[in-house]
Amino acid sequence: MNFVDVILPLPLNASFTYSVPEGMEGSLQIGTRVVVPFGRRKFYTAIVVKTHAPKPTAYEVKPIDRVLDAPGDPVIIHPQLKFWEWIAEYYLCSVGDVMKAALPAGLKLESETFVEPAADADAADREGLSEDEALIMQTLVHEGKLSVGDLVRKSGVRARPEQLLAALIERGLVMVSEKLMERYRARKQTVVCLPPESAAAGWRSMAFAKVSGAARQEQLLLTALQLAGKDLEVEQSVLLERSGCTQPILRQLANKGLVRIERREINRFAAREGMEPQPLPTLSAAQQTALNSILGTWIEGQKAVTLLRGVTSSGKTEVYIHLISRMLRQGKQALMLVPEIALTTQLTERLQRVFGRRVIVYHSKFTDNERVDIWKRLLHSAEPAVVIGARSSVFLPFRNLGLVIVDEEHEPSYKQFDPAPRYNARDCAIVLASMHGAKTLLGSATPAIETYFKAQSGRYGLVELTERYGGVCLPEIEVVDMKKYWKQYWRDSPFAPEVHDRLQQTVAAGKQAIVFHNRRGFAPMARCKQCAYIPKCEHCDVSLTYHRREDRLICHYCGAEYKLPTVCPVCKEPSVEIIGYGTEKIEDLIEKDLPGARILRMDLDTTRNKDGYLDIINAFSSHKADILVGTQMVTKGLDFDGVRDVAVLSADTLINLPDFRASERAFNMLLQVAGRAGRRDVAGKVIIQTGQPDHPVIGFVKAHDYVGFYNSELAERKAHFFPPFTRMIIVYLRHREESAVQTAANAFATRLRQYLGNRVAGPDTPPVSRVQSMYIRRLMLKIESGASMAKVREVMRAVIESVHGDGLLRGTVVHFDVDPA
DNA sequence: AGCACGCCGACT
DNA sequence: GTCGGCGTGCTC
Repeated sequence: MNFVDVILPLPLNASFTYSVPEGMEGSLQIGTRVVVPFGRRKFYTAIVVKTHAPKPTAYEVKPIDRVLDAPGDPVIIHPQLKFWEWIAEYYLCSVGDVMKAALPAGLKLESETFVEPAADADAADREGLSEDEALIMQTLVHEGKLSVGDLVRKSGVRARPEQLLAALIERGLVMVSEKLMERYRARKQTVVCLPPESAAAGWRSMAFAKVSGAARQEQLLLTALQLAGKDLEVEQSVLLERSGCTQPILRQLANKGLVRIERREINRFAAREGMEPQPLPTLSAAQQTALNSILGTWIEGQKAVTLLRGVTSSGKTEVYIHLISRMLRQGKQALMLVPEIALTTQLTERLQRVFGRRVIVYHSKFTDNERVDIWKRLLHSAEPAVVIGARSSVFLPFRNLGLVIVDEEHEPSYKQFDPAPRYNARDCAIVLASMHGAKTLLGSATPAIETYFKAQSGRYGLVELTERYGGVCLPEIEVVDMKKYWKQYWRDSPFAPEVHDRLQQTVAAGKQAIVFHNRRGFAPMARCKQCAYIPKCEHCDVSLTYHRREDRLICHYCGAEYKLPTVCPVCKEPSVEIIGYGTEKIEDLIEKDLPGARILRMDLDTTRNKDGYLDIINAFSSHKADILVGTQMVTKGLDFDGVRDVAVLSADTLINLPDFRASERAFNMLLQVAGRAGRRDVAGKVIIQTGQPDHPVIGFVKAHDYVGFYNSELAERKAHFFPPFTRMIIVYLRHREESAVQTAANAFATRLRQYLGNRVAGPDTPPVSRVQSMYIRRLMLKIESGASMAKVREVMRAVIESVHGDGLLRGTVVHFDVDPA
């Protein structure tokens, strides 16, 4: 082996070949991380994907700079690479994009450019520098060596630094060098070790003799002997704290040879204490039957994937736990995907109670270092374990995966929208499982239409749990037709009298209620009373939302903030008012309407900090508030025992979204939020406010009728040629100029139609037509199921090339969204 | 994604 | 006439 092909964490559709310096061969294999020079001066962490002998002839090869992984210990293991390649192919992105998402940042070193003044640069050479150049030289002479980033910050130059630096390098005034930044830091711990013979009485008398007269040392030794367990060691911090002694005293003990002080690397993960495992939960008859049926579909039914449709509160979790337990007993690993881990602490805790240290939690709120530790733990051991994690946990290095569970499989948050790879973790998990020869269980109360379709047509096994566990009864759902109130009330109140009265009763009865409103902020827009001017974002095509706490208008697309104008910029009248309702304002209004009621709000704005969710959930479940106001966050699998009622303030905002999945999403969300109402002892009530009480979705929600909804929606999908009867790909084109993006989109569509005919729709302008100063157009491809996606991808590549060749794509950013959620 | 090369406007 | 803006293309 003289050469290797590597992939780089960049959006490049190719691998690159490097030569292997002598002596390095032995440490390289597929999956090994290496550092390679790429481009003029950058270094990147790359992953070996192929080793070979023939020397490429078309270009010069550079040598590998160094190897990061020990021989025989690659950071990527089978079948991860195959999995990455599948994702890149299916979701039309590069393997480098996948690498970027898959590998924790702590495992990717990147070089950073450092600048310093040249040693022989004397003052005379500095004549005739531009203002910026002089500024840079001054900063460098003052500060010495700096990274380019620090240099720009400290010198305050405005222009792009590359040209400035290039000029200074040219004149021999500065030197640049590249430094690799190792971002992962192993956690170190200091432990105090006793010698093996310390257990013997003889050693002890000898030891105490050595410290006689030194009361503190004696105290410390005594504590150490008490605290050190079988392994004869104790954490330094614990020992010092318990003994009340300080480190110098400990040093003296060490100097006398009585103890050894060691600093060692520990895995953050192993450092966490496990709990005593509790027995498995007992299953009800229905749950036991479901469990047996699931196993039946896998073993006798030969299905690789099974859907468990279990109505809210039917106890899917207990079934999951039993399946995981079986898997662990077989010595295998299990992966449980959950939509948003921060929201599922209840679930995580239940798993930890049963499986103790075998539970590994993985999600994006962990620090880089923690993520690397988890990665390494899985990499180095095939011990039975269950990983519970958000979508990125499909990328972990499983050695021995036997089972994948995707909870709430219909959740749109399994789909990553930006940046690439735009993957659906549920679908990737199924592929991952099949690569491991593992089984997949999809769980949901309201399965995605595509999933239920596959189950109905026999591709997936299907098991249903239709009985609510422990006699919890279904809540009554009342639909309030808002049309009758709009004329008189809408201006003053977002609540129908029915909702107001019910909330009042609930609070008076000492029960809790959830108020669901799918709009955060204070008011969705501002408007001039005189001329109807509506403030919009400068960079995006959306009206701005007023947030009261910040007293600012905020763009929910790019985050830009603006002052609320006191006078209308168009008609100069002081008549700008804020209109509509967001969760902030709802919270306010309820406070005024129901004096004395304690209210909590849960939305993106109140859960931004690390423990935000948890604080609110804990406060509400311990009844520190009577009413929880929130966005869709409140609909997700939270079980609050005291909640009696749920109010949905506007079903219309859900139903009317311009999207073929609007009905499905509205149905799921409404049924889910309804599921929060009424626990064990109380019959709950759900009140849905809508201007379209006759909309089919509302009818099916009211009847708690998933299958009815499914059948009706499936007919719609069939009639309009939507998934699951077709596979959708949306092509997004973005450009700074509207006319350019329109031209590019037209050309793209015309040429795609030459190959794909009427499978191509558009271009059209998405509802938000401009984001961060880029104009957007999109094309929609609907490819009949069964057609070759490989062909479609090929056509796509050819068309991009052809449009590009005609110069129509210059400045246009193109990306694909396969299976949009 | 960087970073360099190469072509058109505001300065000496 | 030069400096410097960013559009275009390449990186093993």
